[in-house]
Amino acid sequence: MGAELTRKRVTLKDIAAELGLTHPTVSRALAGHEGISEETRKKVQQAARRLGYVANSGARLLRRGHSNVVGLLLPDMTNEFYAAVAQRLADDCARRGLQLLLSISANDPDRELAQVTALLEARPAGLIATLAPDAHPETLAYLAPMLCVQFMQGHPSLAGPVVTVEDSSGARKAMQHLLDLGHRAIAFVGPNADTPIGDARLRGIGEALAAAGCALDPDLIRLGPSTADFGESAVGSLLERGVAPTALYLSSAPLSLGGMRALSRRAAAVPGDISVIVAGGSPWYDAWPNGLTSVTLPGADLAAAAAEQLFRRLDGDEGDLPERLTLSFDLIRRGSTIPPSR
Amino acid sequence: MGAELTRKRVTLKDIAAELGLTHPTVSRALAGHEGISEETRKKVQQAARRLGYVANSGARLLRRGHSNVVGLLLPDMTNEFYAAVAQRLADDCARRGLQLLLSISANDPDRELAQVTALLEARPAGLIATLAPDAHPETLAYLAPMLCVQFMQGHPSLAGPVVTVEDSSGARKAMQHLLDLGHRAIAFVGPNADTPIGDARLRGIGEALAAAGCALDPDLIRLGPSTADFGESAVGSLLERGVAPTALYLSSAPLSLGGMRALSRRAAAVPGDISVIVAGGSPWYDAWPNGLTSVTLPGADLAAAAAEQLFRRLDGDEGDLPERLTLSFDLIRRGSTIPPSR
DNA sequence: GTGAAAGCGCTAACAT
DNA sequence: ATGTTAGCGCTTTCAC
Repeated sequence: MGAELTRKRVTLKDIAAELGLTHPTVSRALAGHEGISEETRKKVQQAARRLGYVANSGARLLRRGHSNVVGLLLPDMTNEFYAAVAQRLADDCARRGLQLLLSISANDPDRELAQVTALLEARPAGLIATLAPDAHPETLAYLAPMLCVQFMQGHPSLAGPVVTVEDSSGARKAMQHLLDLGHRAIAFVGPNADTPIGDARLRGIGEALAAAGCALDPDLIRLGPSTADFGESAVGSLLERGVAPTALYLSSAPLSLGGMRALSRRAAAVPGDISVIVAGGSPWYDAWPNGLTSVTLPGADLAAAAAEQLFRRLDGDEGDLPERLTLSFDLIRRGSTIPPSR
Repeated sequence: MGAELTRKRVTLKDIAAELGLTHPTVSRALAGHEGISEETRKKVQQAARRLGYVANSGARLLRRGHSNVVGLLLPDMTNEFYAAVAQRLADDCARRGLQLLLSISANDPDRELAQVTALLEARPAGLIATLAPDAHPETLAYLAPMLCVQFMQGHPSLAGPVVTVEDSSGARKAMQHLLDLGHRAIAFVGPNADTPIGDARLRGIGEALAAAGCALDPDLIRLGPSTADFGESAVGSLLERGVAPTALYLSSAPLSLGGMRALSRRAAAVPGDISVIVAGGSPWYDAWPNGLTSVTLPGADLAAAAAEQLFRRLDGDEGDLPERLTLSFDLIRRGSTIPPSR
């Protein structure tokens, strides 16, 4: 390629004219079909390269009825979990020659609907979507006839594969760990209980406490929006109590960030003054002084599972594949959790 | 929409048949053209909604010659800087009704080339790309006729807009800050000097030192690949010297992560034993005990600038727009840098 | 204000 | 092994 690269894009017909062939022959040669002489294939490939031919995916879509695009709908890219998911999906799709069309919903049902219709205009081969809990029914209706892997959020009224996480498992494992260390005054900061996630987490800690024969102390629980600001104020209020808790479980990534900020501002020593378990999988947890014990989602694994769900179905090879796949949180023990000193 | 939503996709002709019109009329009505009666427009919009019409972007592309897609090529999504960039671009594109087609190059020139051709198949309206320093000439040739905003890496042999960062400015500001605090034994861990970035950083610290009348101590410098592992071993070796440095500048995000890991493993107190400046914009820097002073790239600002470069050119409104836009690093002072105790 | 006709680039069915 | 033909769904030009 090079000199011949002109303003107007090169088409199959251009290559055909160059070689004295017809464009269907060129198409078949490039697609690697049977029944094309080795010589012709070689010449076509060379000419395509020389002329700088790049296929027109629009024309191909029009003919085939669907594109080689995978629509990806995620709530938030700045969340490192979703960033890891996107990375893994990009890798897996690239390996299969699929392209990722990226949409951010910001968990806003209106924007979500707009993005979903925009994704559908590309006639994607499939979709991987983390829908808002309060998605519009219209959004679900648009998605219904599509091959769509629901990610994290499994919408009951939308059929099809779901890759999700057992929401209570993280909370249960975290509480279990703190109880095993001997803690009894354990504070919990979590998302509002009126969300599916918040509800599950609260259930998880309840289960762990019950198994240890302990009761849940409502005074050590702070529920609110899953934001850093709420995490900061919640932990602030917990530290100002007469008797401070000996351990703390911060159950979402933003809450963890805010909570650690509060501890830092008040110069509370971790784990000297208080043991802490955070949520999320930031690599910084490992570089933290002493390290931060965390409950984390296996983002890349979840993404790989979602990709497999999609690809197997694209291949029509879903025989032994379960419709619903539920992974669980991992507890990674580092230095921020030790037995209580009081 | 709803009941009528069938397997086969609804086309303009279906809507036209439904209303006793022809499909060009329906097209014009939906596109909001002049010369369509208000009544027809209303009826068409209602029918489109009722039938669950979703435009076919392939057909539109074929007709128009280009899609409403913006190709985005980034080296790595797990890097929070690029995640922030993607988020901002997704926001800005959504606002203009553009879709983001995402590709990850992993800084591998071969993969980069494959991804670029894949992006071009979509006939994007434009591209925003962070190319590898050692990109294949072929990649640049493919990009040459396109509207492509080069991001971070400005390739000299590729014309067109560039949004980049003054690479030496971060290093200069960091050194300046440490020198101002009174440090003289300042260690520097940076990317290899044979990369454009590594070279610029080294120049930056040289400038700051020269301005303060100090010399560069080669024994306090560690250059290597920009990875966490190298950062960790580099800082390890610095701490094992006879006299440890009083301050440390870790000049990339992965190097910072590895470096902090080394300090944590050796229980080195920050800033008690050593003052540290890290690179990157992780929100965790603010939650760190005492806080981490950092040199950071304004990711969202850079992304917004790139988006503006692209959009203005799409609008043919580039009159007063400079070809090359260079932002600089910000130094954010937190608690990890104090005057030396020795 | 609306209809008729053409054509974008590709692939698949059929013909040779 | 290759050529011929048709048509995917859309927008645009021209005609009325």
